[in-house]
Amino acid sequence: MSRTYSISELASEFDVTTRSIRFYEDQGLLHPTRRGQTRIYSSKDRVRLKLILRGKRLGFSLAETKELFDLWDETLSGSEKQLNLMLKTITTKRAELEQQLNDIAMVQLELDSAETRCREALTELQQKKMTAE
Amino acid sequence: MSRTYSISELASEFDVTTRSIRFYEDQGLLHPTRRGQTRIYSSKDRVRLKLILRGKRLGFSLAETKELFDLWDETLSGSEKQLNLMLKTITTKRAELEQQLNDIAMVQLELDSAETRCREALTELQQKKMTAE
DNA sequence: TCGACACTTTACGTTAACGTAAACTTCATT
DNA sequence: AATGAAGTTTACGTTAACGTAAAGTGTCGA
Repeated sequence: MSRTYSISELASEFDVTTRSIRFYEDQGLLHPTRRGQTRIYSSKDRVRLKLILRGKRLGFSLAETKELFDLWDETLSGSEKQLNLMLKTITTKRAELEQQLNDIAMVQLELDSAETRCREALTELQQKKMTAE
Repeated sequence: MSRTYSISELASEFDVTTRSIRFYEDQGLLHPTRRGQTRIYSSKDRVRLKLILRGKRLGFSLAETKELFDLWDETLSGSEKQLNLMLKTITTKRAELEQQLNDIAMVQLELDSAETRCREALTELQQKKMTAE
Protein backbone atom coordinates (compact mmCIF):
# COMPACT_ATOMS: atom_id res chain seq x y z
CA MET A 1 0.00 0.00 0.00
CA SER A 2 1.79 3.12 -1.23
CA ARG A 3 1.04 6.44 0.39
CA THR A 4 -1.94 8.66 -0.10
CA TYR A 5 -2.46 12.42 -0.22
CA SER A 6 -5.03 14.92 0.95
CA ILE A 7 -6.37 17.54 -1.40
CA SER A 8 -4.48 20.36 0.25
CA GLU A 9 -1.24 18.41 0.23
CA LEU A 10 -1.45 18.10 -3.52
CA ALA A 11 -2.62 21.67 -3.85
CA SER A 12 0.40 23.08 -2.09
CA GLU A 13 2.84 20.66 -3.68
CA PHE A 14 1.79 21.67 -7.18
CA ASP A 15 0.78 25.20 -6.31
CA VAL A 16 -2.82 25.01 -7.47
CA THR A 17 -6.01 25.70 -5.55
CA THR A 18 -8.16 22.94 -4.09
CA ARG A 19 -10.90 24.41 -6.21
CA SER A 20 -8.96 23.54 -9.34
CA ILE A 21 -8.34 19.98 -8.20
CA ARG A 22 -12.01 19.45 -7.51
CA PHE A 23 -12.80 20.99 -10.85
CA TYR A 24 -10.55 18.49 -12.60
CA GLU A 25 -12.48 15.74 -10.87
CA ASP A 26 -15.72 17.33 -11.97
CA GLN A 27 -14.48 17.19 -15.56
CA GLY A 28 -13.66 13.52 -15.23
CA LEU A 29 -9.87 13.84 -15.11
CA LEU A 30 -9.40 12.57 -11.57
CA HIS A 31 -11.18 9.89 -9.58
CA PRO A 32 -9.95 9.93 -6.00
CA THR A 33 -11.45 7.45 -3.53
CA ARG A 34 -13.33 8.66 -0.50
CA ARG A 35 -13.28 8.14 3.20
CA GLY A 36 -16.70 9.44 4.06
CA GLN A 37 -16.87 12.71 2.19
CA THR A 38 -13.17 13.33 2.19
CA ARG A 39 -11.17 12.75 -0.97
CA ILE A 40 -8.14 10.50 -0.80
CA TYR A 41 -5.59 10.68 -3.59
CA SER A 42 -3.32 7.80 -4.54
CA SER A 43 0.10 8.01 -6.16
CA LYS A 44 -1.60 7.36 -9.48
CA ASP A 45 -3.90 10.30 -8.90
CA ARG A 46 -0.86 12.40 -8.11
CA VAL A 47 0.76 11.40 -11.39
CA ARG A 48 -2.41 12.26 -13.24
CA LEU A 49 -2.49 15.68 -11.68
CA LYS A 50 1.11 16.20 -12.67
CA LEU A 51 0.23 15.24 -16.24
CA ILE A 52 -2.73 17.60 -16.27
CA LEU A 53 -0.57 20.53 -15.23
CA ARG A 54 2.17 19.62 -17.65
CA GLY A 55 -0.43 19.51 -20.40
CA LYS A 56 -1.65 22.93 -19.37
CA ARG A 57 1.82 24.39 -19.63
CA LEU A 58 1.93 23.05 -23.16
CA GLY A 59 -1.41 24.61 -23.98
CA PHE A 60 -3.50 21.45 -23.89
CA SER A 61 -7.10 21.98 -22.89
CA LEU A 62 -8.54 19.88 -20.10
CA ALA A 63 -10.76 18.19 -22.67
CA GLU A 64 -7.73 17.15 -24.71
CA THR A 65 -5.97 15.76 -21.70
CA LYS A 66 -9.10 13.90 -20.72
CA GLU A 67 -9.27 12.37 -24.17
CA LEU A 68 -5.74 11.09 -23.75
CA PHE A 69 -6.52 9.69 -20.33
CA ASP A 70 -9.65 7.97 -21.57
CA LEU A 71 -7.89 6.54 -24.56
CA TRP A 72 -5.14 5.28 -22.36
CA ASP A 73 -7.57 3.63 -19.95
CA GLU A 74 -9.42 1.95 -22.79
CA THR A 75 -6.14 0.81 -24.22
CA LEU A 76 -5.52 -1.38 -21.19
CA SER A 77 -8.40 -3.64 -22.18
CA GLY A 78 -8.24 -2.55 -25.75
CA SER A 79 -9.59 -4.02 -28.91
CA GLU A 80 -7.56 -3.80 -32.08
CA LYS A 81 -9.52 -0.75 -33.16
CA GLN A 82 -8.86 1.03 -29.89
CA LEU A 83 -5.19 0.26 -30.08
CA ASN A 84 -4.87 1.56 -33.60
CA LEU A 85 -6.77 4.70 -32.68
CA MET A 86 -4.37 5.18 -29.81
CA LEU A 87 -1.38 4.81 -32.09
CA LYS A 88 -2.85 7.36 -34.45
CA THR A 89 -3.45 9.80 -31.64
CA ILE A 90 0.10 9.32 -30.45
CA THR A 91 1.37 10.20 -33.89
CA THR A 92 -0.74 13.33 -33.96
CA LYS A 93 0.45 14.48 -30.58
CA ARG A 94 4.02 13.86 -31.59
CA ALA A 95 3.56 16.17 -34.57
CA GLU A 96 2.15 18.85 -32.29
CA LEU A 97 5.17 18.57 -30.05
CA GLU A 98 7.48 18.88 -33.03
CA GLN A 99 5.69 22.04 -34.03
CA GLN A 100 6.12 23.40 -30.54
CA LEU A 101 9.80 22.58 -30.57
CA ASN A 102 10.13 24.59 -33.76
CA ASP A 103 8.19 27.45 -32.25
CA ILE A 104 10.37 27.47 -29.17
CA ALA A 105 13.51 27.48 -31.24
CA MET A 106 12.24 30.44 -33.24
CA VAL A 107 11.30 32.39 -30.16
CA GLN A 108 14.68 31.65 -28.63
CA LEU A 109 16.35 33.09 -31.68
CA GLU A 110 14.19 36.17 -31.41
CA LEU A 111 15.03 36.55 -27.75
CA ASP A 112 18.71 36.29 -28.61
CA SER A 113 18.56 39.06 -31.17
CA ALA A 114 16.35 41.14 -28.89
CA GLU A 115 18.89 40.83 -26.10
CA THR A 116 21.73 41.79 -28.40
CA ARG A 117 19.82 44.83 -29.56
CA CYS A 118 19.12 45.83 -25.97
CA ARG A 119 22.75 45.53 -24.96
CA GLU A 120 23.86 47.57 -27.93
CA ALA A 121 21.40 50.31 -27.05
CA LEU A 122 22.64 50.26 -23.47
CA THR A 123 26.31 50.64 -24.36
CA GLU A 124 25.32 53.44 -26.68
CA LEU A 125 23.68 55.21 -23.77
CA GLN A 126 26.82 54.72 -21.71
CA GLN A 127 28.84 56.39 -24.47
CA LYS A 128 26.62 59.44 -24.37
CA LYS A 129 27.02 59.65 -20.61
CA MET A 130 30.78 59.60 -21.02
CA THR A 131 30.89 62.38 -23.56
CA ALA A 132 28.50 64.48 -21.51
CA GLU A 133 30.84 64.57 -18.52
CA MET B 1 7.85 49.82 -50.98
CA SER B 2 7.40 46.18 -50.03
CA ARG B 3 4.11 44.51 -50.66
CA THR B 4 0.92 44.79 -48.65
CA TYR B 5 -1.85 42.37 -47.74
CA SER B 6 -5.59 42.40 -47.36
CA ILE B 7 -7.24 40.99 -44.27
CA SER B 8 -8.52 37.92 -46.03
CA GLU B 9 -5.15 37.21 -47.62
CA LEU B 10 -3.59 37.02 -44.19
CA ALA B 11 -6.57 35.11 -42.85
CA SER B 12 -6.26 32.37 -45.41
CA GLU B 13 -2.47 32.27 -45.30
CA PHE B 14 -2.40 31.68 -41.56
CA ASP B 15 -5.71 29.89 -41.38
CA VAL B 16 -7.44 32.21 -38.96
CA THR B 17 -10.71 34.10 -39.32
CA THR B 18 -10.85 37.76 -40.23
CA ARG B 19 -12.72 38.20 -37.02
CA SER B 20 -9.67 37.08 -35.09
CA ILE B 21 -7.38 39.45 -36.93
CA ARG B 22 -9.68 42.38 -36.22
CA PHE B 23 -9.88 41.25 -32.62
CA TYR B 24 -6.10 41.35 -32.33
CA GLU B 25 -6.20 44.91 -33.58
CA ASP B 26 -8.89 45.71 -31.05
CA GLN B 27 -6.60 44.44 -28.34
CA GLY B 28 -3.80 46.65 -29.56
CA LEU B 29 -1.61 43.94 -31.07
CA LEU B 30 -1.88 45.09 -34.67
CA HIS B 31 -2.05 48.56 -36.23
CA PRO B 32 -2.71 48.26 -39.96
CA THR B 33 -3.01 51.41 -42.00
CA ARG B 34 -6.22 52.23 -43.83
CA ARG B 35 -7.32 53.12 -47.26
CA GLY B 36 -10.72 54.57 -46.46
CA GLN B 37 -12.21 51.99 -44.15
CA THR B 38 -10.27 49.10 -45.54
CA ARG B 39 -7.34 47.74 -43.57
CA ILE B 40 -3.99 47.43 -45.27
CA TYR B 41 -1.37 45.20 -43.74
CA SER B 42 2.37 45.67 -44.22
CA SER B 43 5.07 43.01 -44.06
CA LYS B 44 5.73 44.09 -40.49
CA ASP B 45 2.08 43.54 -39.65
CA ARG B 46 2.35 40.12 -41.19
CA VAL B 47 5.34 39.29 -39.02
CA ARG B 48 3.46 40.46 -35.98
CA LEU B 49 0.53 38.24 -36.79
CA LYS B 50 2.90 35.33 -37.21
CA LEU B 51 4.38 36.07 -33.80
CA ILE B 52 0.94 36.29 -32.22
CA LEU B 53 -0.01 32.87 -33.53
CA ARG B 54 3.30 31.36 -32.55
CA GLY B 55 2.79 32.73 -29.08
CA LYS B 56 -0.64 31.18 -28.97
CA ARG B 57 0.72 27.76 -29.83
CA LEU B 58 3.07 28.16 -26.90
CA GLY B 59 0.24 29.07 -24.56
CA PHE B 60 0.92 32.82 -24.38
CA SER B 61 -2.12 34.95 -23.79
CA LEU B 62 -2.76 37.87 -26.08
CA ALA B 63 -2.06 40.19 -23.16
CA GLU B 64 1.36 38.63 -22.67
CA THR B 65 2.20 38.95 -26.32
CA LYS B 66 1.04 42.54 -26.29
CA GLU B 67 3.31 43.26 -23.34
CA LEU B 68 6.24 41.93 -25.32
CA PHE B 69 5.31 44.01 -28.35
CA ASP B 70 4.92 47.16 -26.27
CA LEU B 71 8.18 46.58 -24.49
CA TRP B 72 9.88 46.04 -27.77
CA ASP B 73 8.45 49.21 -29.27
CA GLU B 74 9.51 51.25 -26.26
CA THR B 75 12.93 49.69 -26.43
CA LEU B 76 13.59 51.38 -29.74
CA SER B 77 13.63 54.79 -28.07
CA GLY B 78 14.35 53.29 -24.71
CA SER B 79 15.69 54.80 -21.55
CA GLU B 80 18.11 52.82 -19.43
CA LYS B 81 15.24 51.66 -17.19
CA GLN B 82 13.22 50.45 -20.15
CA LEU B 83 16.15 48.57 -21.53
CA ASN B 84 16.91 46.85 -18.25
CA LEU B 85 13.26 45.93 -17.84
CA MET B 86 13.35 44.45 -21.30
CA LEU B 87 16.40 42.37 -20.46
CA LYS B 88 14.72 41.12 -17.32
CA THR B 89 11.61 40.15 -19.25
CA ILE B 90 13.74 38.34 -21.79
CA THR B 91 15.35 36.33 -19.03
CA THR B 92 11.95 35.41 -17.62
CA LYS B 93 10.64 34.30 -20.99
CA ARG B 94 13.74 32.24 -21.56
CA ALA B 95 13.09 30.39 -18.32
CA GLU B 96 9.52 29.67 -19.41
CA LEU B 97 10.78 28.25 -22.67
CA GLU B 98 13.25 26.03 -20.81
CA GLN B 99 10.40 24.71 -18.71
CA GLN B 100 8.42 23.99 -21.84
CA LEU B 101 11.34 22.17 -23.38
CA ASN B 102 11.48 19.96 -20.30
CA ASP B 103 7.76 19.36 -20.48
CA ILE B 104 7.95 18.40 -24.11
CA ALA B 105 10.80 16.01 -23.46
CA MET B 106 8.79 14.33 -20.70
CA VAL B 107 5.71 14.00 -22.82
CA GLN B 108 7.76 12.56 -25.65
CA LEU B 109 9.09 9.90 -23.30
CA GLU B 110 5.56 9.12 -22.23
CA LEU B 111 4.42 8.88 -25.82
CA ASP B 112 7.30 6.51 -26.53
CA SER B 113 6.37 4.16 -23.73
CA ALA B 114 2.70 4.44 -24.61
CA GLU B 115 3.45 3.44 -28.16
CA THR B 116 5.54 0.49 -27.06
CA ARG B 117 2.76 -0.65 -24.79
CA CYS B 118 0.26 -0.36 -27.62
CA ARG B 119 2.40 -2.37 -30.00
CA GLU B 120 2.92 -5.09 -27.44
CA ALA B 121 -0.80 -5.33 -26.85
CA LEU B 122 -1.36 -5.54 -30.61
CA THR B 123 1.10 -8.39 -31.18
CA GLU B 124 -0.49 -10.15 -28.27
CA LEU B 125 -3.84 -9.91 -29.99
CA GLN B 126 -2.30 -11.27 -33.16
CA GLN B 127 -1.04 -14.30 -31.22
CA LYS B 128 -4.52 -15.06 -29.98
CA LYS B 129 -5.87 -14.84 -33.50
CA MET B 130 -3.26 -17.35 -34.68
CA THR B 131 -4.00 -19.88 -31.99
CA ALA B 132 -7.72 -19.52 -32.56
CA GLU B 133 -7.48 -20.60 -36.16
C1' DT C 1 -26.26 51.07 -63.50
C1' DC C 2 -26.67 46.98 -61.21
C1' DG C 3 -25.44 43.22 -58.74
C1' DA C 4 -22.05 40.65 -56.41
C1' DC C 5 -18.55 40.27 -53.42
C1' DA C 6 -15.17 41.72 -50.05
C1' DC C 7 -14.95 44.62 -46.51
C1' DT C 8 -16.63 47.32 -42.49
C1' DT C 9 -18.80 48.42 -37.58
C1' DT C 10 -21.67 47.32 -33.61
C1' DA C 11 -23.04 44.45 -30.33
C1' DC C 12 -24.72 40.52 -28.07
C1' DG C 13 -23.63 35.33 -27.39
C1' DT C 14 -20.54 31.45 -26.09
C1' DT C 15 -17.06 28.34 -24.03
C1' DA C 16 -13.29 27.09 -20.89
C1' DA C 17 -11.31 27.27 -16.58
C1' DC C 18 -11.61 28.44 -12.81
C1' DG C 19 -12.84 32.33 -8.51
C1' DT C 20 -15.64 33.23 -4.79
C1' DA C 21 -19.25 33.30 -1.45
C1' DA C 22 -22.47 30.74 1.49
C1' DA C 23 -23.66 27.40 4.31
C1' DC C 24 -22.60 23.10 6.01
C1' DT C 25 -19.86 18.65 8.32
C1' DT C 26 -15.74 16.28 10.71
C1' DC C 27 -12.23 15.97 13.52
C1' DA C 28 -8.63 17.17 16.60
C1' DT C 29 -7.58 20.41 20.52
C1' DT C 30 -8.13 23.25 24.36
C1' DA D 1 -18.34 21.76 25.37
C1' DA D 2 -16.36 24.85 22.30
C1' DT D 3 -13.29 26.53 19.00
C1' DG D 4 -10.73 26.22 14.89
C1' DA D 5 -8.79 24.04 10.87
C1' DA D 6 -9.65 21.49 6.92
C1' DG D 7 -12.87 19.47 4.25
C1' DT D 8 -17.40 19.43 1.65
C1' DT D 9 -21.45 20.88 -1.75
C1' DT D 10 -24.04 24.26 -4.38
C1' DA D 11 -24.29 27.83 -7.27
C1' DC D 12 -23.55 32.15 -9.25
C1' DG D 13 -19.67 35.33 -11.13
C1' DT D 14 -15.67 36.31 -14.14
C1' DT D 15 -12.18 36.63 -17.85
C1' DA D 16 -10.23 35.53 -22.35
C1' DA D 17 -10.81 34.77 -27.01
C1' DC D 18 -13.27 34.71 -30.13
C1' DG D 19 -18.33 33.40 -32.90
C1' DT D 20 -22.12 35.20 -35.11
C1' DA D 21 -25.84 38.02 -36.65
C1' DA D 22 -27.30 42.47 -38.51
C1' DA D 23 -26.84 46.20 -41.22
C1' DG D 24 -24.19 49.23 -43.89
C1' DT D 25 -19.99 50.81 -47.38
C1' DG D 26 -16.92 50.45 -51.61
C1' DT D 27 -15.66 49.00 -55.95
C1' DC D 28 -15.27 46.35 -59.99
C1' DG D 29 -16.93 43.82 -64.11
C1' DA D 30 -21.02 42.93 -67.19
